[in-house]
Amino acid sequence: MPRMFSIPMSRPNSSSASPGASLPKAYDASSVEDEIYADWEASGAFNPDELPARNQNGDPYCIVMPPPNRTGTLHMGHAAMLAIEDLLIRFHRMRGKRALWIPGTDHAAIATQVKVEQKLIAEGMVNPREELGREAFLERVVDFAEESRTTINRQVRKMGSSCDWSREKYTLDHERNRAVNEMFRMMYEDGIIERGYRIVNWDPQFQTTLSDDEVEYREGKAQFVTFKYDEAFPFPISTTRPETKFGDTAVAVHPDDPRYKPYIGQTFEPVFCGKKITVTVIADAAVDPAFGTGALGVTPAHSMVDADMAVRHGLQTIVVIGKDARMTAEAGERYADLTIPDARRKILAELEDKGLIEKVEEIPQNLPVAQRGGAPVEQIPMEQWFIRVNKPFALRQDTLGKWRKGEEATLKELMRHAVVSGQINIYPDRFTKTYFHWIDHLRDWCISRQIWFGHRIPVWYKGTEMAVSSESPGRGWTQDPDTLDTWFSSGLWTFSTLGWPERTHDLDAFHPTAVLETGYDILFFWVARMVLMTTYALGDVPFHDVYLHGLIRDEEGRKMSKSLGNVLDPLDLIPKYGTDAVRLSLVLGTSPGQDVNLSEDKIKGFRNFTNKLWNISRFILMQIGDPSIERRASSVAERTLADDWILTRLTDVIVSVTAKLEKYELSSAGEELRDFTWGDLADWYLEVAKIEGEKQAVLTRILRSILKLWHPFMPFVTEHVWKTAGFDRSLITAEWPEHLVDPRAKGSMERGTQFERIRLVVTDARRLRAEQGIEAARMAAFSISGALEMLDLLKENEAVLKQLIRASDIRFGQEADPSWASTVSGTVTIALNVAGSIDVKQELQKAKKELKETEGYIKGLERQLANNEFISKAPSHVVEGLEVKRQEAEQKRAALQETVKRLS
RNA sequence: GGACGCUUAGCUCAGUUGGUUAGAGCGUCUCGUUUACACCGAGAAGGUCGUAGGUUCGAGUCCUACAGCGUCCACCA
Repeated sequence: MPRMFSIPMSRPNSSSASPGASLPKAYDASSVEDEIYADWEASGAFNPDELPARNQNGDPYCIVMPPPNRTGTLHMGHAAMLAIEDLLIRFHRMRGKRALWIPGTDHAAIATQVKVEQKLIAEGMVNPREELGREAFLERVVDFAEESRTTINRQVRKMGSSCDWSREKYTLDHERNRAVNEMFRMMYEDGIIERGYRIVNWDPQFQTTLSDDEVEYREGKAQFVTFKYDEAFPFPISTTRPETKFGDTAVAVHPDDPRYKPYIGQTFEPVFCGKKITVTVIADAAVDPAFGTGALGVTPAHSMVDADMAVRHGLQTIVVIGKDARMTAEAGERYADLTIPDARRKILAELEDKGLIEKVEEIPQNLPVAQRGGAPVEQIPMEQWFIRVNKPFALRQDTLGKWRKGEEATLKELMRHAVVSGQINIYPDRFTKTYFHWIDHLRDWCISRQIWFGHRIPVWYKGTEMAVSSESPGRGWTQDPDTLDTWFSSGLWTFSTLGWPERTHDLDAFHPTAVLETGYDILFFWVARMVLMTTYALGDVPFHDVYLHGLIRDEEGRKMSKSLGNVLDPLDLIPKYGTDAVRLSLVLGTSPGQDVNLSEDKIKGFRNFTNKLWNISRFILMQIGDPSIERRASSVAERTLADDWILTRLTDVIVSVTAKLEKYELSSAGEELRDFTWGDLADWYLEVAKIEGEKQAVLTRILRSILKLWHPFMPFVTEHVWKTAGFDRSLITAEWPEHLVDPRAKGSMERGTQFERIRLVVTDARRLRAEQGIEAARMAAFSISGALEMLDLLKENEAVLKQLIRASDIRFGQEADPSWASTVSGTVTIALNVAGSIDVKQELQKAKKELKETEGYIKGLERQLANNEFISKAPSHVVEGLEVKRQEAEQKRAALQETVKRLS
């Protein structure tokens, strides 16, 4: 056989016996993972400044880790995030990029404060904030956050994350605080941060404002009451919130509604439950005449919709619900201080008594509740800080290649353009639409919070004076007591972690970052806000790609929750199945933006694969580790058909997997690798290798390549094998095998195809055996007849063929004995000696049936090939492909006809 | 109310620009311990691709309508 090209030999380090021989049969992940991680970390591979020269000269590649909240521990969603980001980082590091993955944690303001409060209450305090005071309380929160950080970082390490710990950041550390203050100052100076008295979402439970995104809607039922303010009022109105009616300053009707036309413009002063109110009847097109009575009481203080109407019609605003979710003095003496439910009950009773209620219906309603805590959210006007998204401001620098420094734009325009222009690509693409939709509906962002844990608003007051500064401007100044929405500091994350507002080396090198990988559930909260902050402050995008993974659910697709008891914890699973298996289960069989149904069985399956790879490696190491074999192989460097086949396949897999990883087709890449490793390599090539022997050169090459290809997916087992084998350096910084893709040696591919044909014969022969009940242990006699070319090929590879089909003897070119069982395989007929136990009738029936199917198939192909429209319109390769299929089918038909003739 | 997604084998899901007998893993069934692996191997069964139309030489793939499930947004007071 011709020698295609030589393969460099790799020698194991140790000159002693095979490194594979002493390895345990089953891979024990937990006994090696921690040590491997420590070695990586110590080697400097996580730090771009300590990478090999090849990487130092490469292009920068940076991912900033979405900082887990310091609220306790990590969950499967974090595990998925880490698995995917580590995969990307390792892939690009191996490809020679200057790879940097920055770890960090998020103070998570309200979430963390609430967690600590709950903890203190559980420990016996009644009102921890009151009892401890701001400073002492904050100390407790800081302690808790510090503990969380330790736990989280340990878990991040457990996942095998190759992030640069020397660059670890915290959203609330000193440097990040500087960035936050600087950003606040800039935006304030540009007039896009401003203080204003507006309706905000108020969480009465935690006594703080919320952004629109922190309000959820819970489905429920509401009492829809149709009533009159008092006897004298000319017509009834409808509401689900009677207690807010003290704050009504208008009644709105549709301009074209004939029922109310006469009243438009009139002002009434009804006495509503003891409180005189003043309402003017206004016409507004926003009113649906078909809903309720077609007239609604306008409460500008407690409804954003009504507030908009109030602006249009110049209405007065009267606050009747206070921060404590109780009625204010504006509700009149009898109602002031009542809770909302109490007030509502009392009003309904009073209206009922007076006969003012026309009807009460139950209607479905979505109740606004706080995302955290679940308390009903009240809309109350207050003095707060806002980021104005629709206000034009003069840009501080050239921006996004569209605006010049000094030109005006709004934040919304910047956010939109970053994605419209393709400077940011979102995977999967459909979320692009969601993103635009969100931006188009975006309102000013309320950024001040009345909680204690967070970045203090850098604003100081003295009398009526106000100053924006991180430090006190002097004696007599007091700082704004509020803190900033946690997403304000998160929005700066890609560049604050790189040193901004300093113009650092890292910022120059690594920004914009390569990709932002996170769950789709925080597209608005976070991703969009990063785009806002970055385009504003740097005039550039924060990242080029956004990869959104799905939410991790249980095997029935339900959300994981403690109350359902269906929570899978990475920290339980890792000791049980190994980190690599957990990682694979979060990457393979998933698709971006699509929720992942995870089960322990799925992880078990990947644990099995980890073990399979381990044993493949063990087998190969045993082969290549034997010095005597190596000597023989050096002198006989010829390649068999199987060698050409597996090397061709390997080349294809390298090219394809690389392309897929570049396109973020992570799952597909992994599945292709698995099929190659388990299917082609283990089930076929290694079996052939056992028969043909003397393969250490090819085996070494394959092992090195698949370890590299698998490394980003399953870093631990691959690194462990790599080191056990004594291969050079460490796998984490090894070169990605793309350099192995040499120009395909001519003939190599055809020889690979020839092996495929042998493989088909083997499969068909095995099926024949199984159908006839000839168990594998029994050697059996075969005869193979048919196309000469194929017979020659099979004859040349008789030894392999015999082993694979467990044949005691194969007679070539002889027509099948009528007493033997037979099957048609491509262009040959395989017959098997079943020692006379053949059921001729049944065999004949089977052959006839198959013949009929084949004839039907051919007929279909012929019809298609006779179709002029098909011939003229279909591309030639499709037509040619069909032609080939027809020829093959015709050969099969001939063989089947032969069989039928023989049997009848 | 609006938008988006999903609907393919018993289960979980792939299926790239439409190309001709529809794939994987798990599960099921049969056989098997041949020293890499029983966390394994060999083989098998199993699908009118949600429904109805349409475009096309050709549709799981494109278009329209409908149905079921899910998610996000809006918030008719």
